[in-house]
Amino acid sequence: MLRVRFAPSPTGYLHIGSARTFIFNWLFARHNRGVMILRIDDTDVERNTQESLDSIFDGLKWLDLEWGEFYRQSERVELHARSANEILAKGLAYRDFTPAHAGDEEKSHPGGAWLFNPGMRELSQSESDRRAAAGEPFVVRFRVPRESRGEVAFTDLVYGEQSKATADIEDFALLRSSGVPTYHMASCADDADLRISHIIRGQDHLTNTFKHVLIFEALGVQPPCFAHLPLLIAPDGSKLSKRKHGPVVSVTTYRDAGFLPHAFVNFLCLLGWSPKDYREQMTRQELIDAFSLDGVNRSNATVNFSEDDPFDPKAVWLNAEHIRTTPAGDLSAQLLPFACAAGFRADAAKMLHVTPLIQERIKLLRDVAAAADFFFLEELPPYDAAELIPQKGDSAMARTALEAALRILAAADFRHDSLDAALRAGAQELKIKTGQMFQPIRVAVCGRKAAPPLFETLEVLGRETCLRRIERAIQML
RNA sequence: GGCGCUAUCGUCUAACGGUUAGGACGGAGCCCUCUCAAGGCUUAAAUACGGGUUCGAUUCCCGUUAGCGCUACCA
Repeated sequence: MLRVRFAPSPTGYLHIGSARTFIFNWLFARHNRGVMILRIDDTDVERNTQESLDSIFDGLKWLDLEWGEFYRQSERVELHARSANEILAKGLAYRDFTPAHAGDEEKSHPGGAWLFNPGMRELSQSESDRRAAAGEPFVVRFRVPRESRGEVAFTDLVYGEQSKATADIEDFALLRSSGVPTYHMASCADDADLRISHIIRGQDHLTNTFKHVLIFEALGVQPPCFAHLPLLIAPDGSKLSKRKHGPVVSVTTYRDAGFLPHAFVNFLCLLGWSPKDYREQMTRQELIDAFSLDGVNRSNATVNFSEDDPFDPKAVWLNAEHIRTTPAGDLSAQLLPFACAAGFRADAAKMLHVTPLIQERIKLLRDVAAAADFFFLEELPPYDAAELIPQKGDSAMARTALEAALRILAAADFRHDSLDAALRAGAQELKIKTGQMFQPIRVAVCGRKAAPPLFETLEVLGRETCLRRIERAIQML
């Protein structure tokens, strides 16, 4: 059975790069009918926060991504410690009594890698046991087998054959002097215990993998398959960080701006992966069907945001595409909270009427605030009366057009086709172009020139509101 | 510094030795049109550099450069 995991450490909000890692794991599991496991890597007690954990759950819930099994590393420390001691007992690791940070200067010394603290590797068993029994603090370090083998190798499902000389791998820690396992130890012990078949994670772990292979072997288990993902980076080439790049790296920012979860997932998938055909907008099922590790590429992908445009234009475009293809009823329900947040007196029935008129005019759900204000507001926001004057016309023309409109709308059947016919006839009567007739009316009822098509707008607004707004507009001229 | 990974339009990407180097976003222009959108059409825009291998390199190899990652008793 294929088993994959997503193992975030709860030390920050859910990052978009992490979300993408989850998605790729999830897609791989769904495609292959495997199990998706969520494991919280919370061994670093000091840096963990509840907010961060909440943010991870919130984000995944919003993205509508589910998992089959759930674990917390902090509840499994016994397993980790037992595994570390097993490796120690086999002689594949040793106690290092060097005080913390004592070797930092030597470690950063140029000329080569730091490999181990002098004297500690060769400590005799009895000496090591004696000092440990005496209560002297120590870390447990893996004894990288530099004498017995030249290199460590594995096949990465994305990056291909990988190998590294053991002479370039330092004796890394398994257990801290506090007895708490390190990330490497905890992660591998859990991956082995949970029988993870494929580890799909960020490329920042590619070089750690050599250490992990060593740990799996020391544990006597077959290492899982590995697939590393290219990283998501900022336009300046640096890695995405909240400190430097702000809210654009947080999943909740996209939710709050009105991205559709499916659209956002779709966007993230296209960063570092391609279905290798011309498809870009894809449904979730299409993504599942198309997903394969072969389609993952090897170079980092830039999330193209900027100061004046906080969202990648392609993400926005994809969102607009998904908005357009969402059934009006569904979209309306998603739009409603944004309309209410904008202070509109919106209800489900009204929203449903408005939705088709703005559906192909908004890119983000929050755009409903700017695109549909005049449908919900009792009073139109102030606008310039000059806007009422039509192309190649003057205020007199605006006035006659609006007065005619008042007359026509007072009597008209308030439905698209009737309004269309009546207003066109009105323009013909006044001997002005339809555009010259429609623009003053549009501005009068919407408060601006850029708006949805006129007749359906009038229909949704209703006779009373239209007449009242046109009367006011005439007074402004 | 050491080690590892990467390098195609501004951005996301396709082309698994032979293409006029394709698509998408964004940009520009045109069309459609009651405005705004949407849609349609057109257009500018890329193989980092230098060597090989080959009849032929975006593609394979080497070097250079650049970027990123790891180099913690963080994950």
